[in-house]
Amino acid sequence: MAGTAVRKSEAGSETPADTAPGRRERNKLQKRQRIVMAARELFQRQGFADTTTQQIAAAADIGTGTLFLYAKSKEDLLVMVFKDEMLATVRAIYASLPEAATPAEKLMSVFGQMADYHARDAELSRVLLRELVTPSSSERIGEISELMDAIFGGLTGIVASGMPDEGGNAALIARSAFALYYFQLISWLGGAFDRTRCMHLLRDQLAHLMSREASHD
Amino acid sequence: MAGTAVRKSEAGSETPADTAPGRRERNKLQKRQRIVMAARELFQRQGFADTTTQQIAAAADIGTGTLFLYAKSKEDLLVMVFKDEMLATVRAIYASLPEAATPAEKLMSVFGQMADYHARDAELSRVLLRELVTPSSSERIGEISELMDAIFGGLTGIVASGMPDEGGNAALIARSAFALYYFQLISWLGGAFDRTRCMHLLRDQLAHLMSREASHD
DNA sequence: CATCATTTTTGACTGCAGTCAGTTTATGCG
DNA sequence: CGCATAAACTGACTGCAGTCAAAAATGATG
Repeated sequence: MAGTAVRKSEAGSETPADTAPGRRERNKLQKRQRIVMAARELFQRQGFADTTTQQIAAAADIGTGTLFLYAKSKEDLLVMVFKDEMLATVRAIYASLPEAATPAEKLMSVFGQMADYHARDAELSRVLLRELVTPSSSERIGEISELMDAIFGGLTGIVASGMPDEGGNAALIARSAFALYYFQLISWLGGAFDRTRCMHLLRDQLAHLMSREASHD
Repeated sequence: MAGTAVRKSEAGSETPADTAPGRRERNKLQKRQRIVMAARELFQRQGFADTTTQQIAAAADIGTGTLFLYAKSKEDLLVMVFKDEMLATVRAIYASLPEAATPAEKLMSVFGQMADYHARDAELSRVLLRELVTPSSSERIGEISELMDAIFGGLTGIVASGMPDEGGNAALIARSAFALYYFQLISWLGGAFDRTRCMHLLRDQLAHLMSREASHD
């Protein structure tokens, strides 16, 4: 085991100052950071299935028991690792949308970029998707909701921009649009169809969904 | 795989009894039946998590190794158990639809009854849903496709009945309708909202999806 | 500093899904 | 039959996620 030793190395010349947020809490944050970094590194390099929790614990320089104080399960670790990144990605996608475009085009742009993100690592995305579908730890439901809210918020804005007068059901349509995307994502990652096929289906479905609003004006 | 089937010649004059499908094959079927029955019994009585593969093997009166010759994984067993039942349920639902009803009403009837089915055992449905989303064994993809095709076929018929002239995108709309149902099912089983809320959302989404066809007449 | 209380860490341990080398059973053929 | 070969079966075994009783670290008090 390479994990032994070097535990209390930074004990020398301990700076007793700046304990404002409480030393305990700070250490906890550092440890969480270390865990997340170690998990990300290993998951990306070896894949989810081929990474053991022992490896992650060793890389984070903690015992296996400690690891499970910070994450409820191995899947939980994956959510910890990618939730923030996905949130940032989603926000970046929304921030860089083309101004002059129909709502349907904007939606396709958003979903296309999200698919790009998932295409980077299909295995991790598949496991992540499984967790989003049926969260194993109830504590993750909150985090997942946060992500969903961010996505829905952006989508609702896009949908509403195409129907200036009656924005009452913009949220409903946005939810529908996301449901259609989600189902195609599942079809693709689950192996039913390839990515191109799914994106084409999605485009057609969105066109139909939005057509009533478009022909409204 | 079963590709080596029916190599036994019925011209042989050995066993006097009916050896039409081959004794080996028959035994195999019996064994598969026993496994499925044992698994169903235990899953329903104890739940998925609290049932061990050892218990299932013992109940089916076979060794643990044999069990995994018939199912690739514990989740696989669940699909084996419930696929046929779900297929039959879906067909029964389609067979008993009210004649005089709008397509939207028919859709809600179908999805409502499907939800009833899942409501019977939420834990098993959740695991099953996870397998439908990302099948762990690629061999199940075919079985799942069969189920999906049955569902899509019925939905397409319902949708097409509401738009007599242009049935070209009935399949597309049916797929959209199912995607909306699927997403609400996930929201419900995943713990985001309760069942009533999800079914209401679904009704509104379907109303919007079908409204263009309805106002067509 | 000594003592105690509380929080945090730990790694040996448990239980289970899934495997595999070895065994048994079925089938083909002279 | 008897032998050979292939298929089916088996349960002891492996590896890993997750647990828990004990230990270490931290902090508080006099």
